[in-house]
Amino acid sequence: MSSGVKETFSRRSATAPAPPAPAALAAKVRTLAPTMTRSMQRVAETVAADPAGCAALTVTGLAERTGTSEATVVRTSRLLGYPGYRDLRLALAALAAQQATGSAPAVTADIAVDDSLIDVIAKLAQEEQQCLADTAAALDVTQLEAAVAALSSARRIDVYGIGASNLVAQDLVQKLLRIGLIAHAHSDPHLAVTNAVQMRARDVAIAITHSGRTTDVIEPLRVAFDHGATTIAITGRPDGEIAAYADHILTTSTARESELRPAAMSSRTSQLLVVDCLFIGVAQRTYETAAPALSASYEALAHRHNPHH
Amino acid sequence: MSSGVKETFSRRSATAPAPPAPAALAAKVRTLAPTMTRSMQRVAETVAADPAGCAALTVTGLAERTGTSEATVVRTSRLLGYPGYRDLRLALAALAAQQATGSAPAVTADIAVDDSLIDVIAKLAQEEQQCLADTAAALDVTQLEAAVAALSSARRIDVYGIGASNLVAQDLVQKLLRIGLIAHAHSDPHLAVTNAVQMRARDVAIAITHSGRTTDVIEPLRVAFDHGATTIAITGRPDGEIAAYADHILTTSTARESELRPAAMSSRTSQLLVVDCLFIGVAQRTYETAAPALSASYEALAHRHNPHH
DNA sequence: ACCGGCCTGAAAATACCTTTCAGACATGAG
DNA sequence: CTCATGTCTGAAAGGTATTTTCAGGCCGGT
Repeated sequence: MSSGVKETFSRRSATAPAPPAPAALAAKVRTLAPTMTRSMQRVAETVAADPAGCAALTVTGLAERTGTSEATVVRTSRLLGYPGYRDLRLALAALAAQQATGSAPAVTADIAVDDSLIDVIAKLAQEEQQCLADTAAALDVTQLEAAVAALSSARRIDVYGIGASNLVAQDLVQKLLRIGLIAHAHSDPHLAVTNAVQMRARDVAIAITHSGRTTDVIEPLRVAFDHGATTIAITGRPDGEIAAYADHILTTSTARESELRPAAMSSRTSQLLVVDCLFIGVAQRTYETAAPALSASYEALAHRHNPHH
Repeated sequence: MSSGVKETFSRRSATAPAPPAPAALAAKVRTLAPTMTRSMQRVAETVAADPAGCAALTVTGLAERTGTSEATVVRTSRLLGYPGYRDLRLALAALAAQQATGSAPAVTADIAVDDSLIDVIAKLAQEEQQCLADTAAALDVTQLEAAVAALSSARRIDVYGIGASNLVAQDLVQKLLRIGLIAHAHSDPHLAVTNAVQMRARDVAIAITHSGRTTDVIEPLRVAFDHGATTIAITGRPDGEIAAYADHILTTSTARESELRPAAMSSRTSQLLVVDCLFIGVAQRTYETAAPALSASYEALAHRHNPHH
């Protein structure tokens, strides 16, 4: 029978430096929801829906309220990145205070079919702002730092992205090219793999996929990984199978999705913020060469504009 | 002996009118300081001086830090109006969160070369959020409505964009294709013009340019305009020369630019919001056909994912 | 100096949180 | 359909953190 593993709960594994999220809790719940079991989801949702109320409850109280057991509450707390329920409760109190103050990420209504365009504009802007805030709060600085370091000294950079993520890949590549790095964006999976075979140490491969399960993107990353390149994954599912082949994982926030705005579509904002952070970080590190390159490309573009007016 | 009173501290007397103070803790400490004994004052002051730090401590920890005992810490908590230390600690966490939020909006400065990555993340997110808010506020609903109407009944849609704006163009096209419209993104100026010649009434041409002066984008729009197509410009300069050939103008916000983050880069966020609004608007108008198309494309993509858990 | 009251912290008692463990449930293979 | 396998779950045992008790010590008054 079972034996062995049990529930280890690695209290503070050196690999998980994840800082307990202060305010972006609702986002974290959404990101991790797929990983969770039914009863854990109940707990997570209850907590996200009413932080203030839950902060007043003890483990037993919350277990009763959610119709689960204390053990499940603790398990959920762990999954959300806290050492235990005690700390989740503290974070909950903090979140409640922020919400009350007005810096509140209070819930927004979905975009509906019969919304007026004015409402659509407001809701879209609101959602994207929220998405940015969540991403910024959840971004792991350690991972980002490592990724920036790898990029800064890279001999060559390949970026894999399909569909919407391909645009983000192109965006990153455009930026990196501007500061004199050698970067390529791949959308053709076959060519991507073909190129990945050439990768070796000091080269960097970046895969961008919201789901973390896009085979066409995972495959080239795996090949690059196997050939000794440094690999980076930008994904909304840090627990996805892509994690197995990524040296550094940058987690994007999973925005609320609605019928008119599927997740794949709204992940873009989050991915772009991560990409921008990467770029700025690299530009800082390589400022000596990046700054002249930036102004040079600016100069070059000026000639493509009509000087009239 | 002693007998009688002891430390009663009515655990939860129904008469207790003292609501646990949320934020005005420092004031309460000052008010009650004269009432307190020496060691209690030490505790109270420590707590008022560093709420965040104290929130992380257990009773024992705080007792040690103040050089007193657990009992004293609990007594102080009671005097401040809480049932016990546990609740004081929650309030402390809440207070810390409020303080952190209050001092947060001080990050309006430009991104500098020597900023830490943490600052970079915060500033970037902040800037983009601002950009979204600005764009939403400035967007002309009338123009947007007209643009949506034109797109909804378009026979064919061409989108022109160069450089960073080309990615936005591709993003729009991807979305429109998903709901069954016929759309193309052009980055090659010559091909764009060649195609523009084919445009006529009921066709829609969209040009995306931040500066409003990108000749390579203006030219195809002009040609489409001359051939009777409905033309839309998404630009940060509604007074630019592109305005002459645009039936409808959607204005994007011009974000603050800095050396590390040129305007061309930050305009993207704004453009994408406008594009999203266009898309949602069209999807609403053509909901009958758009909804099935959206789910169909979702289904189709599901097969490209690895089902492995 | 002696007495009485109050402050204080060590230690006991309790409440709360965490872990363990075995049964319940689902899932896929034979 | 049945069984094997693995996962999910809550009850109860096991630990910590918090609260309460209680006795010693400090201080001012006489």
